[in-house]
This record gives sequence, structure tokens and C-alpha cells, in this order.
Amino acid sequence: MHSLSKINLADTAVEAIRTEILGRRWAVGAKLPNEAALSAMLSVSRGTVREAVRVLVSQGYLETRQGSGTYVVSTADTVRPLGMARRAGLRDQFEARLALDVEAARLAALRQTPAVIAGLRALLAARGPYAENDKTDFIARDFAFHQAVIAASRNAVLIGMYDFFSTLIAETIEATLGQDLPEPDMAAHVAIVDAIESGDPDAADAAVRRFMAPVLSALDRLLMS
Amino acid sequence: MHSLSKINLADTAVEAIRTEILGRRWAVGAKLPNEAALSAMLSVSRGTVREAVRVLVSQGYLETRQGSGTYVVSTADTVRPLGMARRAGLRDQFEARLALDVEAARLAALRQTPAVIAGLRALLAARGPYAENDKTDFIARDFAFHQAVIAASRNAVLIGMYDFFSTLIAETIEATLGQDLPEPDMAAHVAIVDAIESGDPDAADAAVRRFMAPVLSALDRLLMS
DNA sequence: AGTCATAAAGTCATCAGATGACTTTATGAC
DNA sequence: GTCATAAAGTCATCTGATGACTTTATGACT
Repeated sequence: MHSLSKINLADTAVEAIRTEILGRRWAVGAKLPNEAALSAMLSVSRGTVREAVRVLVSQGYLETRQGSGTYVVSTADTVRPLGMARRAGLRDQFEARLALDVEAARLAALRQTPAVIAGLRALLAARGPYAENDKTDFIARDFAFHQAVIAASRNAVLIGMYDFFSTLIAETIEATLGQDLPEPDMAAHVAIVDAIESGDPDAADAAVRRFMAPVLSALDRLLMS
Repeated sequence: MHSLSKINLADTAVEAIRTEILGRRWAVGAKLPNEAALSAMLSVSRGTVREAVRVLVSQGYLETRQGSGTYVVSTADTVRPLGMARRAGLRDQFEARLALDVEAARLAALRQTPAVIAGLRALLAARGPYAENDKTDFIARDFAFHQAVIAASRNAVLIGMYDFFSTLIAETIEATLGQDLPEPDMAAHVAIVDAIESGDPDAADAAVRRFMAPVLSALDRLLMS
């Protein structure tokens, strides 16, 4: 329970600047005071200001142009959403991933081609049934299949976010559950591909939800106990 | 089209370290070399190493403990997903937000209470019909309603991500479209609340999709031209 | 031997100053 | 009025130093 009492200067500077941006006091397109001025305003060294600014650049708020200055490029908060996701409960994380999964499957159905379907079936064949002895590899092959389903949506945003949530969920399970969740059988996997191939987004939607339902139930039981 | 030729040292350092983490060469829980060693390994100054490390801390990969060292805490890539979202097309952004919107509405239906429904209707009443003269305020009130719908899902991840995408989409429209998208009428808004109140997730799902369909069509027409 | 306070070493946090690279603005000749 | 050039402004990076905090080693004491 680390309260906010022990916070370092650079993070304080980040929050101070972020607050100015989110409060629209430095609007999009505006130029920030130079490093020396910020240093004086925040009463920290220039090095600390640079660390803070670089963090905000990496988060998409600012842009620095050597020789010119530092500018606000966006007020969209990229950090809170996924930072929040990191600290959220497993149930919330699953629900978010399911949202992406379902929408990706719908789009995949609308945009499916024979080549993509063939690729999915090939991945499913390579995945094979579960075997106790090569658990790590099996998980990797299984993940490759699911990634390919998302990729079939041809939506870069969904693809990127799905990757993030998958990794995050794996880590959260490792850290909090200490137990595996049930893995749907081959028939459930095939049903998703079939639904996408049919070109019917509602069918794809339903297939994914049927796929995930038992996993969510198992999760709820584990979180109860 | 800014190629990778002109990249600064700190970003290079960030990528170098991130690659090590993502490649599992520094596993979760592992301790990184100290700043002086990293400085030598990457052939950059300690200050530059600190900027890189702080970026990775802000992205959730690392954790620094004063007096102890720097440790890997996660391999989940938080920066690519939303960074990708930022550079993605408006269509992709809309589809991602729709995914969140639909799932949130489903959960809201499952978890609805009379108090929440009353709150939604109050927001809708306060929002009122569109009036040309107070466009800015109207948009704020409209956004407050939609936020409340998402909040009714009681899923922190969905709430955070929805905020992000809403801001992002607004900025992308401003930057690329230079034209507003059609705003669904009051009936469409009421339909969402009614569906949530009914407690039927499928109805809520459908209401949101009906709500968004004309907006997406208009977007496609604009992107075509 | 075991315990425990203390010292020492290791590491991050922060500051100060300096130089280089790049961009923007001002200057002045033509 | 145009345009090459100089000057000023600003970020990028390096070097060196000090402080704060944590971990480990030491050694006295029981």
C-alpha cells in the first residue's frame, strides 16, 4: 500500500505538465516554455524536466523538435486507460478482451477471403489437441491461432490491443490465480472459423461468445472461492 | 514520411531495452544492470539511460527502486497498442470504440439498477436536442451521457479505454475530416437506455449497433470521397 | 554458533555546467 | 524586395558530483 507520500520529482513534474495539458491550459498545437523555464517553474533541474517531457512524449501528449521547442500534439490520455487495465481485476480484463475478440470476429466474417480461412485452418491443424507434455509450445500455437483470427479483421487497433490484453491476462493469471483456466476444445475453435467463413458477422459474434462463456464461468468460480 | 534515419539516442536506448524485455532475455522479476553498466552497454550517457528507463517505467515494463535497482515487472506492450491506435485510420478507431461500446452496453444491461437508469435518463434530459448555437456545450453533454452508459458497465478497463478512443476520434476528425459526422437523434439515444433497462444484453447490443450504423455509413462516404 | 547493531558498498535521484546540433529569426548587402 | 548569412533560441547529449535509500558485509556481544 504505497501511498502518494513517497513520490519522486520527475513523476511530480510529469503530473504537473499533464495537468496543464488536460486542463487545456496548453492547447493542442501550443508551444511549451523551454526547458530552462520549465525547470524554474517546477523548481527542478533541467535533467528532471527532460525526463518528464520525454515520458509525456512517449505517451503521445507532446512532441519535441530540436532547435525549435516542445509542442502539445494531443490531449488523449494514453496512459490511464492501459495503466488502469494493468491494475484492474481479471474479470474486467477478460471482458475487455472479449469485446475486442467479438468485434474482430465480426469484421473478419465481413472481410474473409478463402486464403485467410485456409490460413486459419492450417494454424488450427498445426495447433493440434492439447498434450500435457508440451504445454508451453501448445499455448504458443494456440495463441498464434487466436492472433490470426484477430488479424483477419484487418483492423490495426484491434490487433494491437488484443495482443496487449492477452499478455496482460496471462501475467495476471500467473500472478493472482496460480491455476489454469479451461481451454475450449477443438470443436469450439473450428466453430469460430466456420462462422467467419460463412461471412455472417452475427454468427461469428455468437461463436466467439459461446467459445468464451465456459472460460468466464470457470473464472467466476475461481474468483468466488 | 519521417524514416528511421533520424532517431535520437534516448529513443534508441528505449527500443534496445524494450527489445531485451520483449525477447524475454530479461525476464519478469529480473534485475537490470545498473545505470552505469547500461550506459556503457548502449554507449550513451547515464542521463540518456535514465530518460530511457523512465519511459519504460511509465509504460509499465520496468520499476525502479532507489538504492536497489531497476526490475522488469511486465512484458505486456502498452505502448504499441495505443500508439498504433493513434496512427490508425478513423475507420479502425471507430470500430475499436464500437467494440467497447457494445460490450459496455451488454454489461450495463446485466448490471443495471433503477438508480443508474434514472441517472442516464436525467443526463439525456439535460442533454436536450441539438442546438446550433451552443455546439461545444452540447457535445460535452452528449459525451457525458455516453460516458455514463459505459460507466454503467462497471468495468474500469472499458471505461478508461472508451475515454481514450473518444478523445482520439475527436482529434482525428478535427485533423483529417474537417467536417462533422451525423449525430443520432434523441430516439436512438432513448433506445439504448430502454434496452439497458430491459436487462437484455442482446437488445442493448443491437441498440448500440443500430445507433452507430448511420454514423459509420456517413464516415465511409466521407472517406471515399 | 547465533543475533544484531553498525559500517560499507551498491544503486537510483537529482543537480549543475558545458558543448554540440538544429531551427528560427534578424540582419544587411544587393 | 530578395536572399544569403549571422545571430539567437532551443533541444540533445555528455561529464562530474552529491544526496538518499537499500542491500550486504562486518564484527562485537551473548
